[in-house]
Amino acid sequence: MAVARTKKEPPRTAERILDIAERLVQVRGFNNFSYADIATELGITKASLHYHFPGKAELGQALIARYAQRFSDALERIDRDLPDAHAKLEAYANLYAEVLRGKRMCMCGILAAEYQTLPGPMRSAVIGFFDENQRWLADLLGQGKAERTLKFKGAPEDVAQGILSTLEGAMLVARPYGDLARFNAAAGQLLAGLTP
Amino acid sequence: MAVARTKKEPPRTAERILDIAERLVQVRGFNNFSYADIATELGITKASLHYHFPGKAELGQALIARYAQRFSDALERIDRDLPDAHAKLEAYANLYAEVLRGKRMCMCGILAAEYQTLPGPMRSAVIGFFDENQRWLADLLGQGKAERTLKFKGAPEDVAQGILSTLEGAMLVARPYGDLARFNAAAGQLLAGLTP
DNA sequence: GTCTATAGGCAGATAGAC
DNA sequence: GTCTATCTGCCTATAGAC
Repeated sequence: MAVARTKKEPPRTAERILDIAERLVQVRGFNNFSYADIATELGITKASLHYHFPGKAELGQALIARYAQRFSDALERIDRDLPDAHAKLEAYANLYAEVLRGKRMCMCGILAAEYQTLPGPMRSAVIGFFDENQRWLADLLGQGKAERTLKFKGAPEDVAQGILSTLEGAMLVARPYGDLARFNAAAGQLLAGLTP
Repeated sequence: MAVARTKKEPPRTAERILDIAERLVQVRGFNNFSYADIATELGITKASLHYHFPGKAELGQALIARYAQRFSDALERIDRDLPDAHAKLEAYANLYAEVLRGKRMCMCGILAAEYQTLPGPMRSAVIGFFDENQRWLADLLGQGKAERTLKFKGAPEDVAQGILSTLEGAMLVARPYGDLARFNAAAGQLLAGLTP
């Protein structure tokens, strides 16, 4: 059995590396930050980073895995806490707005732009993120149709894909303007089109 | 007056550099290709490239300028050749689909993802591209409402922004899947929502 | 776990010959 | 216009001491 270590300070270095790298990816892109950037900010040397993550590819995989897990948790909370599909969809759009408020792009959105330069495992993880979001949205649309809080034409899978695309695109375009209102206009329009 | 040089082969090197760099940007992003990549493909040395474009920043500006000009020309042709706003909007969406068919991202879309790492003049040019597109779309929406070939709620500027965001996002998400149908689903849904 | 030191490569860029 | 040669700097990554 595992040893309890409630009294020991857990070595959070790996987490702190991920925190810094996460922000750097979401602001600059995966190829546009270096181990040196992380090391400087964290106050350790580049060499030490390789102890925690052997190479940048492994760091990248860990970044997406953690990001996807957190996103997944957020979707679970939305499902648990909110009453109807319309409210859930609003909360979903708000997840994106919060990321943009931090002047960041969705991690997988920015990685999608760099897709052709990513190592294979990172590519799969990006696709996996989109797939899970689309699946969740498709289920949500089905629920919304049944309870009449959402209306749409066509297959839920296609509409789900349209929602994901629109929100990613709204972030992408709004961020250069540094204008959250620009995102909200696109998101609001999307919501309006799905409201009965 | 300018000397006619119909008999001379014009030195198209600068154009060929732009052609190669344009593809590299749209596939990999501005920070993920090098002068060496262009030089190898063109069969000249890196040093020669600096004769035509002193630095990568200048090359980048020239790339956006040419891209924006071509896009502008395409919009003019659409305005000239097509009868109504609905047909024009379809043609506009098709411009994006054609880019994606070439396995490329919209140049300014991919530059938007890298925005924080771009030199100032390139940033302004990206914004300018989005602004012009949005202006054109807003005019189109006004026309469509007047002639009853398009329907929408809210300000044309906001809807225009939503259209631009959706198409950029659809490209961004569809490209990793290498699936044009994925783009068409999102674009079709967008068009359907604007059709009376 | 973190350090120093360093390897080996590629980036953008320049000088000057032709 | 294009070349050779070279510079400087940054990148990821590794070896080995502490």
